[in-house]
Amino acid sequence: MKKIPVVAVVGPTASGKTAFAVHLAKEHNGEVISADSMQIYKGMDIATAKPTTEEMQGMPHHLMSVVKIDEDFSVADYVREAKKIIEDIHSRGKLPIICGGTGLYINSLVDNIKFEEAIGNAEVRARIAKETELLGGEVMLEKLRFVDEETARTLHPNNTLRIIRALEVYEVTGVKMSEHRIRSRENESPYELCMIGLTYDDRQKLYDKIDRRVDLMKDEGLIEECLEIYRRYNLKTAKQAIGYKELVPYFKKEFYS
RNA sequence: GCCUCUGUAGCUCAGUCGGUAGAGCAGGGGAUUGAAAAUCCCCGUGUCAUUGGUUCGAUUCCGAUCGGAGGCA
Repeated sequence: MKKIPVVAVVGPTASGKTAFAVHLAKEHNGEVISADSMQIYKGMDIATAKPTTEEMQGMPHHLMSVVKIDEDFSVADYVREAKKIIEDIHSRGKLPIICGGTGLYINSLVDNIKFEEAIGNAEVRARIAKETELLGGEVMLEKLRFVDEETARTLHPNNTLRIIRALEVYEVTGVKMSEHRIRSRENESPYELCMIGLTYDDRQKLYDKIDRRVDLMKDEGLIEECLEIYRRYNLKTAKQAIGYKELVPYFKKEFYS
């Protein structure tokens, strides 16, 4: 099978990924696919530093602002959607350019990790989570050791999120997490990948740039955007974004004093 | 001008009834397959504002000086 050529642009915040991806798109007849767990959401524009229309310079951008802010979104969803888009771009004779800062999304996509359907169950998870609260991570990890020794070995008792997930997977599917991991890598990647990593030789310069970016965000209405989200939604995923979560204590003080 | 409070890690602050100090956040390193900007593990020597005094010993008590905040005129 002929592999699909794909470019991935990665790098730290404010390293110039967006501008570089747009440049590549123009030069090589490409379209950009965002790989960012927060830019995927609608309405979080300032804090996530979404590119403006000007910055996009007419180049198409996919998987940006496509999920409602109160919806859940996961790697599995990302990979499924991104695969479709890559195929579409390629079929139109153009070059797919993945650009973003969410490493897990990019790795899972380009390594062609297979995410099976119905591997989770919200009710089961909630029940196990409650049990964990009662019994503690130590006990739950011990339980996991019984059914999936290999996964248990890699987890610390305090990492209850992962312990719960591993127990949930086993209960719902009857198959160990470690087994799922092996299965997920069975298929070879259909992509011919060129990964470009941007770096900054002087970290301090990068930090200064980020500071300046945040000041700009404030002028553009960062606080107002965050306040809106803080007030209106009870969010699982979106509320974890940098910027939003840091401002929560500030809002609380404002409201209760 | 007088009075009060305050000056401790990059930031916000704890603490030492006198034996040279520790949390959170930030930062660094690492783990991580369905919440990943998340979750988790490891990493803390800093003239304890400056300067005199008391003391075996002061960041801790006392005085002065210099910053900062507030109050009264």
